[in-house]
This record gives sequence, C-alpha cells and structure tokens, in this order.
Amino acid sequence: MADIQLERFLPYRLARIATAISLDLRRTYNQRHRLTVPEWRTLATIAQLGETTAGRIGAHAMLHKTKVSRAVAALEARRWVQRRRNPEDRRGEFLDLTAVGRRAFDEMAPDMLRYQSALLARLNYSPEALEELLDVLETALDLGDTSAEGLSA
Amino acid sequence: MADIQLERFLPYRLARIATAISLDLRRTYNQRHRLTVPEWRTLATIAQLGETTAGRIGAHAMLHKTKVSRAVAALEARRWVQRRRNPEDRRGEFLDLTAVGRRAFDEMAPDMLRYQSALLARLNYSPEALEELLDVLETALDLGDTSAEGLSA
DNA sequence: TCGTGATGGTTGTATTTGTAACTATCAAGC
DNA sequence: GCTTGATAGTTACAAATACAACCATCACGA
Repeated sequence: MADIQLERFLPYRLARIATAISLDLRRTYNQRHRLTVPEWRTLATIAQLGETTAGRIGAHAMLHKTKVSRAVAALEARRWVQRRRNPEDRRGEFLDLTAVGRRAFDEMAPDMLRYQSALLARLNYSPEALEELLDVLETALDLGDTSAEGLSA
Repeated sequence: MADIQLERFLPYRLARIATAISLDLRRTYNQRHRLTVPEWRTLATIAQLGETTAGRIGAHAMLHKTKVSRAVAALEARRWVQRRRNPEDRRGEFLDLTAVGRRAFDEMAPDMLRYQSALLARLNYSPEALEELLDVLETALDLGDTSAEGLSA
C-alpha cells in the first residue's frame, strides 16, 4: 500500500511549520495592533518600498489584488496610509504611509525581527544553509519574484 | 530603522512556499476527488493513525477543532469516515475510515507521493539535508508530536 | 475620433474561516 | 448526591476570502 508517512511528507510538514510560525507572528504584532495578515503585509511592503502602487504591493507581497484593495482601505480608515492619484495615469494611485502609519510600523518591526532572530537562535542551524534551502524551494516552485498570482496566509 | 526585507523574512518565505505547495497538492488530489484542504488532511491523518479521535487529528495535523469537526462531518456524509462513540467516555467518539474511504485514500496516495518525488527531484538538493532542517524547525516550534493546541490552515 | 483591448483598481456574492458560546459528559471535592 | 471546573465536540454568527464581474482610464490603430 503506497502509505504516506505523514510525518515524512513534505507538504504536510511545511504546512504545519508555516502555520505555527504565522500564528506566532500574528500573535506578536497583534499585541500592539490588531491587523489581518494582508494588512500587516501591505503595511510592511509600503514601509519597505516607500510610495508605491497597489499593483506593486500585490506583486511584491504575493497578495491578490482584492486583498490589497481591502487592506489599503482598512489602513486608510486607520489613517496609516494615504492615497494620491497618479496625475500621469489617472487609473492608478500612489500609496504611502502617513506619519502615524510609519510610527506604528516602526513600533512593530523590531518585534518581528526579534521573533525571527529568536527562532533562528533556537534552531541552532546555519542561517546560510536555511536561506539556501528557501532559495532552492522558491526556485523549484517558481516563486522567483514579483510576478505571480495571489495566495493565502 | 528596523527595516523588514520581506523577501528575506523567514515567516513570509515559509508561508509563500507552504501555500504554493499546498495549492499544487490540492490540485493533484482534486483531480480524483474534490476535497477541501482540511478534509484531505483529516482523511490522511485518520488513514495513518487508524481509529482515532477528532482531538488527536487536530493536534497531529495542526487543524483547529472546528475545522476537524466540519471535515469529519463532510467525510461522514460521503461515507468515507464512520464514528463510534467511546463507551468509556461518552463525550468523545472514535473515527475511522470506511472501506470506501480507505479505497479512496489508497487511490490518491500514490499521486501525492509522486508529487513529492517530483518536487524533490526538481529541488536538486539533498533530501537528507531537507529532512534534517524540517526536524530542526519542528523541534524549535515544539511541533514534536501529537500534543499541541488547535490551529488554522 | 471611434472602436478594441489592456490595465489599475473596486465591488458583489457565495464560501470558508475564526471566535466564542454552547451541549453533554466526566472527575474531584465536599 | 451536589457543586465546580475541565474536556470532547458542535454550532451561531461575524469576519475574511476567492472568484468573477465590473468601472474608469489609457493606448493604439483604422
């Protein structure tokens, strides 16, 4: 019988691991501000890219455009993000953090990085080797870079 | 400013990778039977553990108990899973595959294993090293074995 | 300047999900 | 026997999601 040993089954193991980490992380940023995963990712992406567009956020963070659209609406309602219509092409708009949004992000980012560091430290495993493996997996899965469709969390 | 480079951020990368694989896999098993992710995981977990309980399925597969509850209901409606109340503790019930359920699982399992092999082949990376890293991550996250809390997908 | 098709982004709707509250049962102490 | 509190599992309801259809604008060619 082609028996799947679940504890040896790559998709299953990765799903468990990624879920556990994602929950930890969410718990971490929700200690300060209650955000959904797409909201958090949208925020982080704008923080990183600077003024940018919804399209670019989606490509960069692997978020479907409807998720970005709703996340931006929510962040705008919080006054963390502001829009500016692109005068050259009035279909699109530029998005940027407000001062408040920047402050909120700067407040959360260190926690996120600390979480990552703590996890890496607990791993007791070469970070370079880990990076390499992630690269390899991304390549094999065609997650190369800013191009693909939307996914979940 | 503690800048998060999303493409270098472990939780983010793992989430992308795990999601992509989960989607591929779902596409694979949906070629034979249309199942949701929690349904598939519940099925596979029972197939592996043998007669077991909803609680254990959740702990093992990192599925929140409501997901397990609904997945079991769906699988029962298909006549793939049957329940038997625990006579020693009438709160709980034992779950097991029916003959039909077993057959369906055995039909899908080889495809799943083939998917894994193909992915590993594309990786061009030592499977042992990969296994080791997964072990390390699971240990660091306390995913050791059937013990943990209920979770999401 | 009028189609035609692409692009940036939003919204409607059906489904899935998470949270919390619930039922039923058990176990321990009194 | 009664609390009181834990546990197994279900369910109600609100929120999040996917998918497709949609609006507005642009770009290009006839």
